[in-house]
Amino acid sequence: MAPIFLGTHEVKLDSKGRISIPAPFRPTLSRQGFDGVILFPSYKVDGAIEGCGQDFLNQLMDSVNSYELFSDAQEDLSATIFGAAHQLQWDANGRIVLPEPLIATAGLTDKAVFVGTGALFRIWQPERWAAYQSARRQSAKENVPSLAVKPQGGGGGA
Amino acid sequence: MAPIFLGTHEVKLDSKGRISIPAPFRPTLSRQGFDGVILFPSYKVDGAIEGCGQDFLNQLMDSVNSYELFSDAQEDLSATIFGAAHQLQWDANGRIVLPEPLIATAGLTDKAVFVGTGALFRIWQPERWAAYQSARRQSAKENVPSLAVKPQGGGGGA
DNA sequence: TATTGACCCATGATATCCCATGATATCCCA
DNA sequence: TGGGATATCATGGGATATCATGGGTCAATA
Repeated sequence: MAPIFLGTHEVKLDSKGRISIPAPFRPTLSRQGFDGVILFPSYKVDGAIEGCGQDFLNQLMDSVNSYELFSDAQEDLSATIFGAAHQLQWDANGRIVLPEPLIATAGLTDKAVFVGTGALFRIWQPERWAAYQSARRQSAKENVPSLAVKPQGGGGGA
Repeated sequence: MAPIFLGTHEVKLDSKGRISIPAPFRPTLSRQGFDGVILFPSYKVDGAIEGCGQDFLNQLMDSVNSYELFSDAQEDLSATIFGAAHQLQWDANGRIVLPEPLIATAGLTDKAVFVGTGALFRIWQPERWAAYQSARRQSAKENVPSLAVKPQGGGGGA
């Protein structure tokens, strides 16, 4: 089953740089091998942290390897993602300490929003997320008319 | 078998923010893997909550994944839908607690109407539903295109 | 020695679970 | 076909577990 991250969860970033991984996300992550997350600056959007579990990282590896070895694209991805990624294990209370570089890229101060995006999730500074969300919603309405779910030919797989 | 939601059911939203999932809907949802629903603000009509089961969500995932990884379209969809979606498991009495953001988008106070729309269902604030319904009925009268039901060769459905 | 991160415990808020009740719909039997 | 018994369902409220969060201690590190 594909891991799915859904919903938005606002949490606090305390004085020690710790944040709670939202409880609903934790089982999904644990199931992928270890009680922790992989975080890296978002490749796609500026000012957000991308998060995932082991599975997505592996998928990303494959994806990257499918680019020509030593191509610019591969170079970009590797440097951006793998170079700046952090593997963080949460403590008994489900918290991690967010590395300073990540706090900086997201511009976090005392609050953060976890946003599920299906296969992965993002961590945002709350106002940035609000702005980004409304922009995207607008864009989706205009550019993605066929959000239609394709009727499935085959039988009803789960 | 395609999951089908039919009919309208009015239920109460109690002081704890709980509502009963109409009993007729529950078997359809359970059959899809887990005893709960997935809810998100409707992208089609304003002011309503859209609901579905695991099957529809999976189709949506596939639909989104069919776009290129990190493409704009994929971005719009995942940010818009998954970020605002909630996966909610019902309790022993078939109730869920409705998250505040959803209550707000639907403008719910103490009552809500579940309306089956086939593959999914909607949750409305009663007056809004009434207004929407009459508008729709009007529209249907004016454009009575091919509401025709195709005659089926095969045997009897339910 | 100053700083950082891992671990532990305490606490208030929240969500979850459990049980009770009244209403409605269904069924059974005369 | 009517009436009563029964099951299902929607709803209310209280007890309990989970979660998010704050703060302390200790060890490793620079």
